[in-house]
Amino acid sequence: MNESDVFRALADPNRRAVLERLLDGEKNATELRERLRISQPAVSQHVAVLRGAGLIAEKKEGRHVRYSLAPEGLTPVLDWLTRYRAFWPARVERLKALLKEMDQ
Amino acid sequence: MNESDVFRALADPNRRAVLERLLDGEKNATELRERLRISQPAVSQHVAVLRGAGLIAEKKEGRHVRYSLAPEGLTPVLDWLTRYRAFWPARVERLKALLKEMDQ
DNA sequence: TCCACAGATAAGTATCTGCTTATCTATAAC
DNA sequence: GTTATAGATAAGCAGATACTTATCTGTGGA
Repeated sequence: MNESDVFRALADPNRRAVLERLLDGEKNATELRERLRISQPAVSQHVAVLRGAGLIAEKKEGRHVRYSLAPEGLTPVLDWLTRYRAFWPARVERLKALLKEMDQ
Repeated sequence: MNESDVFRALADPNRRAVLERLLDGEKNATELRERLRISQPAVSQHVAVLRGAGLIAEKKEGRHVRYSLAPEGLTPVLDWLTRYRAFWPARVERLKALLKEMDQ
């Protein structure tokens, strides 16, 4: 749940790919594995790291487990980034537009 | 300059401490080392990683080197985060206030 | 010219990471 | 029950990481 855990979790491309897949909804471990060229245990281990970092949540349904993005998981990153707001690039304009869009 | 480099660079607490120190302006390597309990070469190596990730810039002045935060360095993180905006927490409200404040 | 100092590089080492195969646990289907 | 399947765990290994001490490079000042 701390900054180091979250940044370390995000540093691995396969783990970011797992999060990416969860963007369009809940998935079980087998579905998460689809595009990744790693073994089932490797996926399971990555999922454990992501869960440990608070980035994903899981819900057991019989012998399946549904994984989903944890809404508060990115909080440490956002908090950290906020401290560096003076060094955000021109992209801030885009961000503003984004937030306006979210209002509607 | 890619996501992996940046997240990996940010995953280390000593490297985040270096960035933290740069928040209040340019520093040379010796100044960066002050609060850290690691050797001079270790600092130098961390600085190299941060530079490689595009997070800091350096400016040689005689035999000193002034390090500073690179304004565009966080772009990959902001871009990545943007894709997950639907999973940002209530903190978005804070962010909006922040941006409004930056307008003034 | 010579020395001091800022910082980088080299080399070595202990620990951490990400992966594998093999195995275990638990639920579902028959 | 027995068997198939989803997922976790164990153990082992190769490569990456973070650190150390020792050394090198280059600039500034005496």
